[in-house]
Amino acid sequence: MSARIRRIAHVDMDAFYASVELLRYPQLKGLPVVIGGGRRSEDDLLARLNQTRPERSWTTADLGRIPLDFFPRLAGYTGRGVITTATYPARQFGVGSAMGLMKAARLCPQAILLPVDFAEYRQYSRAFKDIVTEIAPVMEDRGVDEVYIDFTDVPGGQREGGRVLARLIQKSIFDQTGLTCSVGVAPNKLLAKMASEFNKPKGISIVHELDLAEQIWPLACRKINGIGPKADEKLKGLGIATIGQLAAKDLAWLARHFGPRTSAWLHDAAHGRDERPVVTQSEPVSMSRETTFERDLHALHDRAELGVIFTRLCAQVADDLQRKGYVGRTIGIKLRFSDFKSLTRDLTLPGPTADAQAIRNAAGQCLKRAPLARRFRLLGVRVGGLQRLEEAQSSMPNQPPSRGSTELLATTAEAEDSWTGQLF
DNA sequence: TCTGGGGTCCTAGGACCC
DNA sequence: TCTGGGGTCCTAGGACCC
Repeated sequence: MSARIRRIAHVDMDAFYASVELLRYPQLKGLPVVIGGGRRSEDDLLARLNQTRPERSWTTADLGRIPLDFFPRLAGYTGRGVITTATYPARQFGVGSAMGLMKAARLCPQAILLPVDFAEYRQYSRAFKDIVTEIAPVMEDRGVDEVYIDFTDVPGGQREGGRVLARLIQKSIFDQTGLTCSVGVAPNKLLAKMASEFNKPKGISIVHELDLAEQIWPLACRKINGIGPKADEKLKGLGIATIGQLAAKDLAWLARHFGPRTSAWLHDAAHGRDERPVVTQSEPVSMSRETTFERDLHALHDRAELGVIFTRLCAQVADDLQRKGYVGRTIGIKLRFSDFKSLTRDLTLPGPTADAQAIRNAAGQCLKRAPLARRFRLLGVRVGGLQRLEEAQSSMPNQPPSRGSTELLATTAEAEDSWTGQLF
């Protein structure tokens, strides 16, 4: 019997949001489609149809028959939205995730623009994760469209380096949801994540320890999960473009340019070393709500509008906390200015809360400490230092129950005064 | 014709305590 | 009477990820 080798898989759904949309709008298959921006819903499409084509009554069962010319196009888009997902045909035009929609409209004006529908994506997300855990129970949730799986102890998980199990998972997800994914299998999460990108879409890539020099070292450093634009620029400045070049540097040299921790991590990553376990359970650290305004707002000039937004954000965070059963002690705000620089202020309370009014009071205190002379484009409210409600109750009994958004929104008028009150 | 929203983790300085 | 060292908490900012 051979020793078990650690085999970790990374599953990455292909163009997830867009693929889910194509399930209900199959007529868009093969066309450039981007998801993002505004808040239109499919009901608007149906309403327009019922208005202009009253010869029949259009319902949600007819989504797949909505004529192409009824779909909004990117051309002429104005607003601050960004692309969340683009279909592969749209990517041919150079548009992709996180790109501003107005820029995308220049590159591909004929692309169809669909609004995001998180409720729908979450359902499919749950569905594909359920399928995974039925086959391989040790799964780490990495967001709506990605998971890590530990294949090591799954029957058959070692066959062909994990390819057999990867194929089974891919096929099961496709058969049961109609969605495709790419899978990378490797000795650890770091390499599995890179491998899942090798053959997108519908790819399976197997990486073994001995493949490092051939498959990993030629890649750009930016392909390492954790090296972002800043670190990449710094590495390039030091003459390091590929992972192989990074691996050629010794630890002492790296330590002179990066901190002790970062250099150790960079060194390990370049040599394909990563011992992080697949974590199946985790508790949230913070919850927040934020919003970007349609135009930059000024604390004085637009105070009524800001007061309403501020109150709404506090109410939403409070609702999120209560719905999920958490309370938190650290209340914070975030502002983003016109130049995209941002600022945070926070305040830790004596005890945890999920109460909308308490959050608003604390966030208001934070606001008093922020400079408000410049216009800003975003306002956010955050609650950190989270605890499960039951645990907080058992350690601190006699807490008043949390009030939700209804009570707070009823006091919107005072809320506006209170925003104004911060300023003078 | 700039750049969403929801997160995590790390660093660093100061307060405060022993 | 001139000044150690460690630990923890709080705050602010920033990099990075999905």
